[in-house]
Amino acid sequence: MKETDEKCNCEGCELKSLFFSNIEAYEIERICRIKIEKSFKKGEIILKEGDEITNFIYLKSGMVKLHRNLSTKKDQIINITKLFDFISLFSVFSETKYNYSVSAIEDSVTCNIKLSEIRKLILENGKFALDLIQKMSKNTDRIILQSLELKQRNLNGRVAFILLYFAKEIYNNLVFDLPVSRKEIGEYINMSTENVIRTFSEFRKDKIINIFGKTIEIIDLKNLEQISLLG
Amino acid sequence: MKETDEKCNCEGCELKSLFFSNIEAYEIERICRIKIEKSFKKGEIILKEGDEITNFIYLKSGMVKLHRNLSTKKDQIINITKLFDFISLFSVFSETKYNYSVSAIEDSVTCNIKLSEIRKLILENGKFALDLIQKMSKNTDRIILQSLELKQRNLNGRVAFILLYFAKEIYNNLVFDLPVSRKEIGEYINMSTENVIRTFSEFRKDKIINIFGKTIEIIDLKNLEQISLLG
DNA sequence: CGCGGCTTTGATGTTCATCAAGTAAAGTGG
DNA sequence: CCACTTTACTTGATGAACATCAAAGCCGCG
Repeated sequence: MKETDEKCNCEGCELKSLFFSNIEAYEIERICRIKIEKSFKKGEIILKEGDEITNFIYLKSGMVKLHRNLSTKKDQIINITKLFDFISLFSVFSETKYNYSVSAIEDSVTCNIKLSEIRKLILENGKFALDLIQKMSKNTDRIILQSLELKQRNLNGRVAFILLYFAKEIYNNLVFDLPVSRKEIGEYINMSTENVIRTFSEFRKDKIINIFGKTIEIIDLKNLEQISLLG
Repeated sequence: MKETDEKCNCEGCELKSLFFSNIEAYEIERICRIKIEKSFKKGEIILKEGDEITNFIYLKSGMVKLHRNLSTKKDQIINITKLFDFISLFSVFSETKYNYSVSAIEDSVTCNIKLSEIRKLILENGKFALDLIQKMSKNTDRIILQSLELKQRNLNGRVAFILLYFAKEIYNNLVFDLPVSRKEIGEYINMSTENVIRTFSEFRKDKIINIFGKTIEIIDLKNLEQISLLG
């Protein structure tokens, strides 16, 4: 992890319009001085279960996974998310310690602002508060709904669902590199690594997808969508 | 459903300290005039998937289930929750229509406030906004964590977990009446009705619980907790 | 270049859903 | 209040879905 703490550069930040659309210039100045940007290499842990919650964190670039430790061998992945989605999803305003970890699955940059400052902004700036509620709401919504969708599906359906999630929501492309291992996909959609691989292989035999290592190409989108719906 | 729209009685409402702790007296007056209380009999639908979201709703008394329709025969239960937990959990600030339904599983009373008024309060009253964020955060947290806990468990573990949830979180008692049918428990913890019953019977044979129809008595708490942990 | 983690396939066994069939309980209409 | 219907509950038997175990090839990395 590396801290990038140069001069104030929020004015040019691509997140400004999203996150700060309702903040006055002088407030941005203040935030800019106190915010800290941190860079993480692929694989690095951004925050760990049990860590004190002191900062409001959001993802400026890269991709991360939210996960929980189940045992020495097993992890449970809560969500895989990219650019513009907050990392500080839940817990932040209701707990004192994180009950999940966040790891970079691609080189990532986070912007960190002291929670006390965010609290101050909420207290002083109603538009900001409303904006924040909407954005956090949208994110927790997404996680809950995805979890509900996944758990009603069988193995084929779950694999199809998650491939479509990567293709449509994350990469906007029918060809993409899986950002995670087979094992991690299993931890995400709650099935064994072997069966993730087996299902991949079946889909390949059925000419639904092509597989080149981590690269996935969706050939028969209609079919995959059907499997996701019915499975 | 029956609307109770008498004189303003928010001053004496037991929710005041929870929900309105940071609202000035004159604001409570305003809310009181526009709020609508509704009563629902056990089994009645409070709101339905696809309904326009126009009100912020919270549960004044009773118990409800949040659920989604999967097919004509199958429902998926998202959460069973009681007094003081908001009904308007997610969606409210990020969607225009509900993507879940809420039904009363006991006679219930809700308090309904126009969303536009809640928005106004957020904009004008920072303390209220912060309070609201914390409360909503806590609720969505609980749902996500419970879902994660449930899905890592096998059948025995899931049944043990949910029995402990009812005993500890909902009723604060080792003896309680199940507020839902075996079928609904299955829809909640993602298993077939038959296996819910089978597991209940096993627990009874193993002298972990007693069953008298809907009434459950936890006899061997330690054992049940162990099953919930290991299962 | 060798070690450990990732990937792949096959074989085996367990867990669980589904089907079937019967009993009990709870509504419902005369 | 009683016959009737429906819904909830219960147990056993069967088979499908899935995890686990085993073994071997592969790749990246120190």
